[in-house]
Amino acid sequence: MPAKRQKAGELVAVPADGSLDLGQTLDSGQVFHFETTRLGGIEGWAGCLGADPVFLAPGGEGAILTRARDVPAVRRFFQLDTPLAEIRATFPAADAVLEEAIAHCPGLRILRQPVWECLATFITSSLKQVVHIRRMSLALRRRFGRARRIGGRVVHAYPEPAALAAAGEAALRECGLGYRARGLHRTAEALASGARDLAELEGLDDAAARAWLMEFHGVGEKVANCVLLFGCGRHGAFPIDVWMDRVLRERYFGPRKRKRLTARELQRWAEGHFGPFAGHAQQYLFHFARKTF
DNA sequence: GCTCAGGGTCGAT
DNA sequence: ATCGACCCTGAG
Repeated sequence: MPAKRQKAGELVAVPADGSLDLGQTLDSGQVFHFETTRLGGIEGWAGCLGADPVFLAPGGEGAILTRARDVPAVRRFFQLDTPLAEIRATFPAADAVLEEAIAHCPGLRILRQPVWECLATFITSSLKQVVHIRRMSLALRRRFGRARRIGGRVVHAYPEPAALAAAGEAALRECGLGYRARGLHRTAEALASGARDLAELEGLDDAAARAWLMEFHGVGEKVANCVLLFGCGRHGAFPIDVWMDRVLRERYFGPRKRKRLTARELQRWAEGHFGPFAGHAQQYLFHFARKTF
């Protein structure tokens, strides 16, 4: 069945379980393609889900006010069918650090983004601050993405692989990517040519999917885990970046163990300790670390 | 102007 | 396993 579609002009309230904090979620370093804007006097965010322009605003009691052609796609984006209580119930019972982190951002959710956008963006994320990643995304979208209109404002969809492949590495560099341009261009080419297909991910378990992603140039373990978590709905994926490395070592281990633990051991420990929804725990801790360190 | 580091990855020891 | 190079940008 095709998704139910409505007139693009309507503003629809989508109820969300718990108290979703839209702004916090869109600004949590998972997604980099939304800009704050006003629509009909309402403060919110404009961007695209795939090719479709959407407007998003807080609707009270955790609901989302949205204008979108495909409202179910908005529900999928915020993973509203994954109940928050169920996720929290899987967390380790006596973890004061995690509890403290959740208290800092109880409205934070894990998104499920279009896989390609997520993969492309995290390839550009290496050694970059969130503000820089946002800027690269904007430059790429403005130059190579399709222009769409929502509420009198123009937004640019994330460019398709074919568009970036055709653009060439040098043009990507002009968007401020630096050495990341090579990885992004080669990945775009592999997908545009049909040599590789992101749909293959669906048939793989987490470990195999991670290995498959790491065959792209510019994708290591951390980026692969980000794609699994933020783009594939793989809730157990646990990306460890410099922030996570710091917060885990400092809050979960004594000074001696902290120094001896290898990155690999830390990764294993985290996946086991936080369980099947480890990725969600990761996002609370990441946000917590960014705010408090 | 200069240094420094920022959601890492890759290739070489 | 560990180590330096890698592009670019804003903050100090």
